[in-house]
Amino acid sequence: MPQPSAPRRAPGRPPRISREEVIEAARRIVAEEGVDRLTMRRLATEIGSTPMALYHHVRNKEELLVLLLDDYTERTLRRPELPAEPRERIVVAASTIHEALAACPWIVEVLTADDLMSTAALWFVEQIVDGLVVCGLSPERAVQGYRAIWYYTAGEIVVRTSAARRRTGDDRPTYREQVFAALDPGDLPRLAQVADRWAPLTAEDTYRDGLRALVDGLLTPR
Amino acid sequence: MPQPSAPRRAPGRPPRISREEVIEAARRIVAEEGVDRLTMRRLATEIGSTPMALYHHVRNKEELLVLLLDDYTERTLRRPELPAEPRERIVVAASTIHEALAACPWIVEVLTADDLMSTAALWFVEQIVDGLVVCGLSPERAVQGYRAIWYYTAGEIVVRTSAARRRTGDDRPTYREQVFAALDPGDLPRLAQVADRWAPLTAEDTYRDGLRALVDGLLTPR
DNA sequence: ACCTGAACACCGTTCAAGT
DNA sequence: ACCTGAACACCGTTCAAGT
Repeated sequence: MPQPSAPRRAPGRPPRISREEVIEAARRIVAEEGVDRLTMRRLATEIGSTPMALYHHVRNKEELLVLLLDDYTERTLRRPELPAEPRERIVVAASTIHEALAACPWIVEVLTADDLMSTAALWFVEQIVDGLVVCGLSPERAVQGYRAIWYYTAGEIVVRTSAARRRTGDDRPTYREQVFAALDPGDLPRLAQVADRWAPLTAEDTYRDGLRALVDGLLTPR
Repeated sequence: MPQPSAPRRAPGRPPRISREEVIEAARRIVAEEGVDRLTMRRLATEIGSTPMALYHHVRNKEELLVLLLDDYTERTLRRPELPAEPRERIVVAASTIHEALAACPWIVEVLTADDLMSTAALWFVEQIVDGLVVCGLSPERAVQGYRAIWYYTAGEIVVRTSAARRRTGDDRPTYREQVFAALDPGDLPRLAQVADRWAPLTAEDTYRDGLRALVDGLLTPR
């Protein structure tokens, strides 16, 4: 995270809380109670201060969430040994990002961005872009390839975590279940054919399979 | 949309507002003022009623949003002539869904689901699954292939529309710009190499290119 | 420079009562 | 059956003042 300003020790009231302390408290709240409970007011009481004090350390709530994601990736995304073979390197790099994000469902609130990739994640982006270039893509095509991978990855996370959120604490049939139960086999024969297997099929984790397909497709000359 | 109950005309006070009226008013607000302005209170005043009257016609705000998406797809997603060639049929079907959703950015609030596909969109899903089966995939693999396409599509929409939201009314450098400006070319050479072209590159619409790559990859025997 | 208190302008939803 | 009024339990953020 680029620091917004050097810590000029100058006249004025000495700070009682720091940006780090704010982020740490926010992390604690999110870990123990979920993102929904992370409010400026709740955060203020958590650190024994007032809502407005927070605004001296973060611009607003959105920035707080970005900082939180950055903090999270910084402490969980370790640079692993990657395979030398470039195609496999791409798959492992993307999967590592995916795994880290999948493990923190609150990410969805923040994730929806193309310029929100944290500093810690950039090394993985580098590996993906480089892998694509080594396989013969131009730098421009490689960036576009990375973006396709990012769309796929972000989409998987967003769709899966919000599906999970919807499942909890509700035994009414889902909207999809209602729709699938009323499916017209004459109009939609393929869907009718798999209707009863849809739930288990969509519950399977097929991220890597789809990722491999996408990477293969990106590397197939056309 | 499966109706929750038949319209039993029975004793009791005659209804003054209908579910359709509620949805119509909601559509109007979203179209003219954006999703952010769609609140139960605002909606109530729009139809000249009280917030609580709405809860007799929709379960809660989430259901309202789902109904709104269903309504939207119902009136915009027309079944087009699709190419006979299955691979091309898949691409056109997915692109049609993508185009419809891309044109209504408020979708992001609702979209984040795997079981939220509206009835009107199911025909397109059928075409995609069928296309994949015709190309030789098993029904199970075809469903998984469709899901990969849906992840990619949803991800593109979510990432792009929230990037757009962030751009509006703010001339400060974005977080990404700050990060890219401070990039270490020794550590991340590929990213440093394209750093100055990143913005225009990510602004390009490459949905179809990525989609074709994904479909090609899904259909490549492995 | 940093923090506080009070206020502004809102939310979604529940409850009890009315017609 | 459908609608209303009042209330509950909150939000993020601004402003003016204090230390």
